[in-house]
Amino acid sequence: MDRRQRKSREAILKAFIELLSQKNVNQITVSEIIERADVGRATFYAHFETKDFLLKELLEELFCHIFDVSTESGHDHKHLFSCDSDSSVFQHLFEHLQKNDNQILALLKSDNNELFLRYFKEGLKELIADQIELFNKEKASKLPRDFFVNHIASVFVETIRWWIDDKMRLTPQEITEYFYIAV
Amino acid sequence: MDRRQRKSREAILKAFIELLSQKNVNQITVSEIIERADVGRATFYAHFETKDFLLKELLEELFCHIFDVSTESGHDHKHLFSCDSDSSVFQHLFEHLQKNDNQILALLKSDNNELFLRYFKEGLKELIADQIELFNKEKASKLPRDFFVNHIASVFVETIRWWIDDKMRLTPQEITEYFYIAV
DNA sequence: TATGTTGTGGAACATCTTGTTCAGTTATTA
DNA sequence: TAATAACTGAACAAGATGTTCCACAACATA
Repeated sequence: MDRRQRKSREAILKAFIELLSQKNVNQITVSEIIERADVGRATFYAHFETKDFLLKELLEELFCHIFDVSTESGHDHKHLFSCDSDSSVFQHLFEHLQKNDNQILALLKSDNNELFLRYFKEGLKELIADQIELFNKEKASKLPRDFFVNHIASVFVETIRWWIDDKMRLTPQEITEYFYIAV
Repeated sequence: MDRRQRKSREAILKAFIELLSQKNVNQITVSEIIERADVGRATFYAHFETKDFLLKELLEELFCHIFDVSTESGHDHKHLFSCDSDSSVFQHLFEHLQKNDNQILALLKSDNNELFLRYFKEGLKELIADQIELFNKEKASKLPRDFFVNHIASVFVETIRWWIDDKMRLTPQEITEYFYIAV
């Protein structure tokens, strides 16, 4: 990809992320985005058909990155989900969030958190579906697989929400424990 | 309230509900609403400051009604939440939803379901907070009250979501059982 | 270095949406 | 019947959207 293209694209995405962490997505105008990104109007529309497409691509890029990290080397897939392991994916994700090395924490704290949590949940479901046998077997046997996967993903996402609403006072380890008790 | 005022207000709310069940809230214009409601533009703005206020009032009206119904006469408050009772509030709510005697089902099936589920959850939390001792005591003892209330409300709301996504194939009784197993 | 291609910036534009205003009409109330 | 309140319809300014055009800068290739 042309360097100019890459620069414009990233400037737009960056500006959009900043705006998303400040105000509701509906109140963000294209004019604001291009002003902050310091990019021409025509350039914006050369990259993104509409604001909705911009959002969609942002979500994909952001969560693609997260899920890559959560399953990255050093952690063995099978290992990741074991509930008593110090390094379950879930704790890993809480830690990742706390460090805020991606910009996602700001977005989850914003008015738009719904948007990101929803998307995040969908990604999670895929991860969980492969590893479901590592969770509470009694529950699993009484519930449709589909329901149970949805349940686990929901509880995780809602735990994140609660954690953030509570100003992230708990450590990743503590909140992970709560998650495993609740789920 | 003047009959004319009441008629206009209800025509607007009705039109808005219909549109909400068809398309995303962001794509609904005031012009569409007033056309469908058959009401003048000035009338709309005499009733609602902006579209956002309209949405807010709609949510309040809708859920106020639901929570009234869910705690209505014939059901004793203490009784409502007992998990093995045939008439727990939760089953009651599932039944209510299935009958669709309020328009809420269409809204929960629409693109805007997030909106309504979120609002619903907040209302639920207040209900649950008073009755928390009726749930799994072991979990309750290990978790902050606040976390546990949020957890129950979340699981209920996400169970509704799953049920609806699954075309409501299960009976209210069955889905209520799943809910109690999961929570 | 010269050449053709591609992306960018900026302005101008038509179109749509919003929220306000106003004058004329209809319904309610006393 | 008279006064009051709400409604209609149209017109309006302000702002947002998405497109088009052109001059210019950055890139790739020879």
